[in-house]
Amino acid sequence: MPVNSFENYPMTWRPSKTQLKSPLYMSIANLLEYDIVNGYLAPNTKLPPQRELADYLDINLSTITRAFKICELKGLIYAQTGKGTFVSPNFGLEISIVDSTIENQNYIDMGLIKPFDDFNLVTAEAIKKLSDKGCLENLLNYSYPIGSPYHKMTAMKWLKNFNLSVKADNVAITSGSQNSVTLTLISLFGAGDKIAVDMYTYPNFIELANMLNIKLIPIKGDAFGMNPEDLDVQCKLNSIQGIYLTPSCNNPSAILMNMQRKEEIARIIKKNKLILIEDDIFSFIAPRHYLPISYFVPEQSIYICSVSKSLCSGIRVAFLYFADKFSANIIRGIHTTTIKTPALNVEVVAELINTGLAEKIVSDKLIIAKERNEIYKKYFKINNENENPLSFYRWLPLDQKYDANEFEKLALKHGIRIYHSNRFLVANLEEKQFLRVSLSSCLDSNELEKGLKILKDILYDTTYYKNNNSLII
Amino acid sequence: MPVNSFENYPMTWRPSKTQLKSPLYMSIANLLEYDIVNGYLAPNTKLPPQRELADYLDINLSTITRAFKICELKGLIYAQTGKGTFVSPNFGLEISIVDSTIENQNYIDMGLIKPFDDFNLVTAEAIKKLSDKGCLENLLNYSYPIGSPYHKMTAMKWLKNFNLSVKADNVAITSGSQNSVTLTLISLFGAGDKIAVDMYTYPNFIELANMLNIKLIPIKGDAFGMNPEDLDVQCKLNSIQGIYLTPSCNNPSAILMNMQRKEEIARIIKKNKLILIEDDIFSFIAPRHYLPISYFVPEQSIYICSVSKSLCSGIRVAFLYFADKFSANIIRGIHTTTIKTPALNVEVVAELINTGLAEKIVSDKLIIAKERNEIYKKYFKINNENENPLSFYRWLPLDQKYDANEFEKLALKHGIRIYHSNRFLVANLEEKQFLRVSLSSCLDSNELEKGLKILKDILYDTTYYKNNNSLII
DNA sequence: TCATTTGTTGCTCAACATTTC
DNA sequence: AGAAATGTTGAGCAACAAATG
Repeated sequence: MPVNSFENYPMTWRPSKTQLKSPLYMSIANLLEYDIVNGYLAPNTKLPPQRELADYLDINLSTITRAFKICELKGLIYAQTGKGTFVSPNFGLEISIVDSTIENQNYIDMGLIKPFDDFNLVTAEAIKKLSDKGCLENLLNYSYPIGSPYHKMTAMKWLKNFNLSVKADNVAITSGSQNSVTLTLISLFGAGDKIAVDMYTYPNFIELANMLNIKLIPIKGDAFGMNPEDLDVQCKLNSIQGIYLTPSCNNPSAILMNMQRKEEIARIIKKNKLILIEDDIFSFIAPRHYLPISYFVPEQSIYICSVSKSLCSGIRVAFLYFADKFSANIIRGIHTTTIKTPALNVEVVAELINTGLAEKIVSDKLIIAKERNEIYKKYFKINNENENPLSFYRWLPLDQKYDANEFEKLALKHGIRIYHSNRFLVANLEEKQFLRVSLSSCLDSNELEKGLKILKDILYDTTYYKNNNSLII
Repeated sequence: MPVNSFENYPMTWRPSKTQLKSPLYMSIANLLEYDIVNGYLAPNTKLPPQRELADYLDINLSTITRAFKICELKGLIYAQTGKGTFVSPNFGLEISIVDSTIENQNYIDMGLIKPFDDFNLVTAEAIKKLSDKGCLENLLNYSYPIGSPYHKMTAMKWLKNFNLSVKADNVAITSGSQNSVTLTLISLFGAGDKIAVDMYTYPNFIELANMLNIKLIPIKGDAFGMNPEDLDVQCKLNSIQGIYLTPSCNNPSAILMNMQRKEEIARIIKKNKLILIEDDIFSFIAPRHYLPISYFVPEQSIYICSVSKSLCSGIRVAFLYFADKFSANIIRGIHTTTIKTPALNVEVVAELINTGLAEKIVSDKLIIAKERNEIYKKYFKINNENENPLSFYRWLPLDQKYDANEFEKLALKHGIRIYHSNRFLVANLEEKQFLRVSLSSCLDSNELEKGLKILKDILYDTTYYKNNNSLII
């Protein structure tokens, strides 16, 4: 029998005792998952303390712990010793950001980060030129699963632009950055492992970690990006195995990490023997002389440089640097996730890079990025001077607390798609709210201007939400 | 103190007590992994009973169980209640079968299954035609991550050839069959889950499962393929969640599962609520009227049809059918592993399929496959009448017991690459040994004939191995 | 500063199931 | 058929660690 009577005791979550089956821990985990997924438990709800639940259900404390652990690794809840256990902030939202609504788009897209798709014409041209050259049949077999000598050479050349000089033995061709991250996590991590990330993190990475039951440890940040002291502290507390960083232009905060901070972070990485996963998809909008973090910890790093944002998104090619000691595992991971990246696609990218077209695309994109940012600054000021001035999106602080879901819906109703910061939260330790405003997915500058105007009205013209009680919280 | 003295007691594995650190279970798992990976414990070695080890180390039985579980999920060992725990049979061999030795190839390849790469000329032609048509830029963006309407339609058309009629809502385009299996396992299974497989299974699947810590349960087979009774028995014992099958031409056993066996297996799948992963990469060499197993259990199936063997290996495209209830998870898995399959590549495949070139490639390949099999039959007879007569490889029973590693080395020394059945073993419950003899990777029929001659000599001319003491075991 | 609240972790225990003889 | 050997599983216990006030 329970020690206390819980009949009139308030509990935010009260699993039905009659529904409990053996095994108990599994049964509890399933009930909790059901209630979160179906919205009976709102994001950020504090769950009862484990001891209280154990007492209420008249079972051992560690049985609750085990049940909670299952849900935590799925990303449904997060727990903090001394504080309690909470429902994850982003579960109500469809976390992954994917373009499934291409048809009948009747809004201005400031949600997705499309990388100025007009430039795909240049890539299309390159394909045509290639196919006129002939010899395509040699690109259509199983040979060179991690990249032909020519393709690796091209990768090395491209990486050198971003100040990473590597040997051919440490380079592989992969199918874009998402595939790179997937194979890295599968190859070098296991379920239950922990990876440090920014408080606000790229949702596709969060979702991948959730699917693989890898626990993300959010690290506090400041104006310069991830805070090295907090990283060090969390490493001591948590036995963290890896760290995921996007230093050239953090997604979503747009912070460009300066060299001093990069070195500090590298020092902590070294000290704690972390595996660094450096996703440098925005390397091309960083200052030319900036060095990647991997430069400082080459022997414990995976560096990923996708061409999706810089050159062409749909071609699905990335270059991956791996430290010597990861070689066997990474090669096995490539083999296991994709067998190989189609050499046809790599050849297209190589054509762009080796003819100089790639440099041209990049410099032209930078000009447009600058223009779009000028437009943005006509409506909002840039919040943090450390943000990348050429970022394809901006990180707009909100003055009031909104219900994330309601806000996005309201914006869509008024013709703009935009993402609230909750989508990027690993755990809700941050009080501040933001919007990520994409500048690169609109058809043109006029549309962007129209969208920004609507956004400003929604934020500052009170008539927009006065009839919406649940919007502001 | 231990209850018994172990000083003079024989134990196949004796972890050093002084090296044990806390946590004990982790420490023990690491020691065991080290000794297996470094060859101190040979494949198939029987480990001491868990109770004995616990007694020896003076710790609790379940601590050993936990340590063993970690290694078992990595595929290093396998355990059987009542019998004992054994080192996995295939760990000494480089399990994944990958073409990394393309340079300086000075042997006849009867190892890999290359799908008659000369036909890549047809695909190359199709690419040229496509690029002349123009409009490629629309294939180079983030749109339609699971496949455009046209590409899905093409997928449905192709699947219909193999008697699977599906709705557009249940089809996705993926990046080849390995990618399909990866995303399926990530989306629908978790670490510790169990999947039933044939006793001899495609090594890439074994390796993937090992990396994801999914446990494979080998099911006994007979001349017709997987045995339904044993499947049912194992399901009852093991709480198995899924099953992986390649019924049109099992890899490596070449068995073509007949319709009766398919229906029996389907019945067991239904009864035990398994998720069926049907990898039908060889559907095009099955009889025209054969139905896939998924036809009988459409509501709990994932059906994968890659074009790598039928049309072109390096283009990396597969079509995937998923049951309604898996829809959200599978779409999320596609997004999480690759974002999307490059539409350029899908367009190439669609061009082949919709112009009729695909049918032509397939029928031409069947003719060559038949020829190659005729040649094979000049040297060896086909062992099992249920094997697919058009298989790209044959499954040759060995009369003697060889050391797998030594045999492959000897063959290579004499100019042929060939794979021993141990590479395909999940657990060594089978006494019989085989060779998988690829017929499709040689340059031409002459080379194949040369290779088969060498193989026959190695097997029956004793001078080939009389000086090799460790070859026969 | 210290006690209280709350989550974490590794190990032990006991009941159970299968295989073998 | 039944006993012994062997692996499996869920739950409980206790020491520990962080956050809070």
